[in-house]
Amino acid sequence: MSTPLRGGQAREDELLSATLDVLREVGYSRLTVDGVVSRARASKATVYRRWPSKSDLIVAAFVNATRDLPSERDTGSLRGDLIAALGDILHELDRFGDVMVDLLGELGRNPELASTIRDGYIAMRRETLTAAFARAQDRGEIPPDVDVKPLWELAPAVIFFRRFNLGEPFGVDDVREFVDNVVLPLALRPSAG
Amino acid sequence: MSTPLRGGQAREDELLSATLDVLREVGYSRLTVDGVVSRARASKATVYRRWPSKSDLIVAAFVNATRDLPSERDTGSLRGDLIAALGDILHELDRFGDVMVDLLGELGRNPELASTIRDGYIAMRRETLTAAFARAQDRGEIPPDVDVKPLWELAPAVIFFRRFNLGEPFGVDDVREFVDNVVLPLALRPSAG
Amino acid sequence: MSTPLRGGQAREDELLSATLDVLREVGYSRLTVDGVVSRARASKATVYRRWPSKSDLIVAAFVNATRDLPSERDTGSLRGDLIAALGDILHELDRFGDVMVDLLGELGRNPELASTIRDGYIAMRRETLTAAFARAQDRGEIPPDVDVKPLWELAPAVIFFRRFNLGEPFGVDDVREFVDNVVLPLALRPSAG
Amino acid sequence: MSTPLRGGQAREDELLSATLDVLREVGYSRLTVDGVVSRARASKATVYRRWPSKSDLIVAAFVNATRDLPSERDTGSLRGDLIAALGDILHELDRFGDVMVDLLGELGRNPELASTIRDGYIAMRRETLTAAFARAQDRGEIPPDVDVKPLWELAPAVIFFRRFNLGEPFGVDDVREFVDNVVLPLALRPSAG
DNA sequence: TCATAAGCGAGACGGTACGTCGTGTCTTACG
DNA sequence: CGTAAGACACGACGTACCGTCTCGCTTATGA
Repeated sequence: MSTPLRGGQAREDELLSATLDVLREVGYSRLTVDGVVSRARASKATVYRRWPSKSDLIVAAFVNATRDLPSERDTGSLRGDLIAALGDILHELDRFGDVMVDLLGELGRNPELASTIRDGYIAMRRETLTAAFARAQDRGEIPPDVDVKPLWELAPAVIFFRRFNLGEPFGVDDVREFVDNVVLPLALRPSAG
Repeated sequence: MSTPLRGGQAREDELLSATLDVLREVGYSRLTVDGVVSRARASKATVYRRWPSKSDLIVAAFVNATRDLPSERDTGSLRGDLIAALGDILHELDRFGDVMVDLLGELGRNPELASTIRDGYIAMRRETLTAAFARAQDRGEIPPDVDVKPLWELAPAVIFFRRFNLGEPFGVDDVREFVDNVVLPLALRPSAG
Repeated sequence: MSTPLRGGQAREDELLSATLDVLREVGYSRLTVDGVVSRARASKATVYRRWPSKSDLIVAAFVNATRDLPSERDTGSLRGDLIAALGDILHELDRFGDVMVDLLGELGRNPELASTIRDGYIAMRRETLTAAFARAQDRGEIPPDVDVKPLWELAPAVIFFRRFNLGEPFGVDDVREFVDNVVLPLALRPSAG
Repeated sequence: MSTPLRGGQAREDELLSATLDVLREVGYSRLTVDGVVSRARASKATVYRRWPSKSDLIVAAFVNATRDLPSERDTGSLRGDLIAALGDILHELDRFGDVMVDLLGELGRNPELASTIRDGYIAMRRETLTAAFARAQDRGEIPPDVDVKPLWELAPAVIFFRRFNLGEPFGVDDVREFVDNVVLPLALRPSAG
């Protein structure tokens, strides 16, 4: 496979892709810029011209990889929407979970990085989920007096917690069960609070 | 098992305490072994004799600090127990949250570390919370047909998610609100699933 | 053989010169690589990239310093040549004697180092002295049947012995006396052995 | 072989003997006190109670080993005395040469050590040789107007120089040749200076 | 017969230097 | 001009050694 476009955007993608590869192979803490550079047959200057630090590079690789993910799923029912959106999240955690959890520690120390991640990937996922709740309320599926705002984060929080804090698998069946036993009962109950 | 380190145990505590101090002052990534060593007026050999690497040292400091935390709170009501236990967690996150979230990334790559953390701190917190639910069910506060097993993780997961993924504060008021609007309704609802 | 270290050659000289400075200031055993590095405003990697160990660095500094020393002295007489050459040696011992005597112990354990020193500095000094004897014999100053081969080492051996084994000073006057009373009588005596 | 006398002088000899063993095995620079201690199944305190530093220990080992060496050889002729005494030196260099040459570097930095070595081993050897010249002059073997003072060091200096500076062997035949071609001609020549 | 002390083995300790490795900056030469 | 190659300053890591220290154990006496 030749590389007809070495400069510009194509090179950038190669670099980020190499970064992601290394990231998945050795993990965040054992990734070195030299390792990325040598895998991409690049020069350190080429990397540092684009991203001022190692963590910027890693973030860029993450952002680049999560930029074009499936969003807006309208299946017609809240349950369908939730299961679809949470299934997407599950799939993304399979691919990027280890990177995400490594980045998490950085977020507290690097506000700029935090904004990037939170305004990017996380906001996107929140949007998808809150939109599903909003549509359900518009459709009358959810009582109008139920406060749907805090509901979107329940499933993501538990998925993340189970997977990374507890180290237990959390699959599509678990998603379905959680939606049916926790999220929907809270969304549909007659009187809130 | 004899104790050749009889006087050494005290030194160990000093070292871990110094580690924790430095950890809180400069954060996980900026902590240096030299910094710990100089604060404890110790020698690097003294540290490396006990913990083979910097991350082992940090883990030990974390484990040591979370070993003797308040547990078993019996306030007489599920609501009181939950709020007390979650308040403890909030307080622990204030003190060790940054370390915990940094450690999280390591868990996936270091199974031994994962066991240590999960069988230690996390299991302890789960115990406290599941015991609260069990007592409530024994008392008849919760209907006997409700499956309380998955309930304990809801609040910790959301606390963790809010604080580290979303970067939003989560205080005692939020705990109370979450318990009242999410946990208790799920625990007390007449018919489960 | 290309020279990827083109600018590096100058750096190399700076490093060796700094090494020699430190060597003369604090002595062989108290020299530290960090000391050299900090004096040269260099990095340890810069030193270790070139010389794999501290002793290699010191040897290189010594070899570099003794590479371009005055040689070929032709004063017209054997006595003059000898006094000039031995005076050079005296001067070199003043500058590098401590390093040389420290190196001496290493020579027995490090054959490569031994070759370097012996084929370098020592061979150079032997050349100068044996050439002086050869010229004297060519001029007829020394009887043709005298074996001049073993004569060159007499004065250096005694100078070295006096200075380092006995710890007594050995100056230009002593050189003159030694040449007049020992070397020249042996060289000029009518019948050898 | 049992160790009936563990304390006192016997232990001291064991320690010095272990030191000498290690010294001959790994050389001065690679000798460690821990190595000596572990070979002698001793404790560091036991060593440091007797000798305040590593170099003191090594010097003591050397001094202990060279304490009882053959001295005063009176063969009846200067030639015989010289060859006998120089043969002793050759033998001692075979056994302790590497240690001596390593110590040489220390002498310049450690005046106390220098006195010990110079007033001990070296003075002893000088005594033996100058005594041989004195006896020869008393016997009339050497003309009374010859200054024998500087003659004693010629052979030791050359032996040392050849062996350590040049790295060439110097055996009994070389001693004989040197005595016959250099020392005796200088001692016996009719008019000095 | 016992206790009190002195020497000992074992090895932890503070300190210092070593040699390695990673980051981010910079220079050189090539295309 | 952007790039590959890689030298460079900085600084942390983990190791090794020195000389000091503390701990029990053993032995060798003195009561």
